[in-house]
Amino acid sequence: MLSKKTKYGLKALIYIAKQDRLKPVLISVISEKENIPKKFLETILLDLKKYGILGSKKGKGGGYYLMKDPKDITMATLIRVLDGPIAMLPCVSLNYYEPCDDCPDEKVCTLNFFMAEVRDNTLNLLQKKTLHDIITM
Amino acid sequence: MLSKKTKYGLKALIYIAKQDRLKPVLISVISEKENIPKKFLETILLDLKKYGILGSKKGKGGGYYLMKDPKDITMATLIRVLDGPIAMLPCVSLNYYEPCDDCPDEKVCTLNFFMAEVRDNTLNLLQKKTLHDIITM
DNA sequence: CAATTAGTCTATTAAATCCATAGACTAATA
DNA sequence: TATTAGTCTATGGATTTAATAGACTAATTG
Repeated sequence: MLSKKTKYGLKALIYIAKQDRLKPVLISVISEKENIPKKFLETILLDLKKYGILGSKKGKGGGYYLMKDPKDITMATLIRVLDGPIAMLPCVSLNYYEPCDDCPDEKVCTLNFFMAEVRDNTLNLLQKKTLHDIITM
Repeated sequence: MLSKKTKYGLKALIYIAKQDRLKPVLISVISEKENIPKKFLETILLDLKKYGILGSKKGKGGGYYLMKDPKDITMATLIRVLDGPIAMLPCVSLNYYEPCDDCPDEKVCTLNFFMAEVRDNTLNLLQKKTLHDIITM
């Protein structure tokens, strides 16, 4: 399951993507419209900024805006940034790989192979879908 | 990501499925061969028994055994029993549905629709794969 | 029937993660 | 220079995860 942080982050991004791209969107507006605790949302958007998904402007007329065209932002990227690995096990994660301490040899592990298949299956969908696809669904 | 409980449980089931179906397998043997903390494994196997996946026999010659043919045990069932929902959000879970408190109307929620698609995509694979498929991979 | 074997049940705990909030600070605009 | 709005640090509560301990019960075998 995705964390609330991830769900909130995705909903915020979808909200921002639906607005006029030139006008920054206020944290407080997103918070209200999407029912997301404001302080929590602040840290999430900050995180998305750190990873180059969002940009921000301070002061009056400020807020958050997308750094790229929604067509160039895939769901795979967003879930990775917000939630972490897409794979079901660390030992088959492409971006967050970690060996299992209970598994002496990955090449002999039957779970390993199957979980890689699950990962590819999910990734195939998540990499195809962009923010733009979501807001026009 | 799957919990360790789930990973341990799956590995244990795979181990049991690889053995002679008529001979119960000892907790201690699985624990040793698969490097799973014995006490932790006990509770996991008990859980799998509660859900009718495993059966057990006490005393000498006892242990755990599969209640069904490995061909009739799908990965979807196992992950649900061990880990819980397969869906990424509670509001699109088929077996563990729960409404989101931040979402006033599911029919208007863009995330909802997309997440249902992800769920179907994953489920499609997990329901096709059986324990038998895994051990013969 | 008694000894041994092996699963069962109840409880507890340490650590990690998640969710959320508070408050002081900084930058931009009018 | 006042106001607006994002930034940074930090802290706390709740929940979940992973693991362990120990007493108990059931089945088998000699």
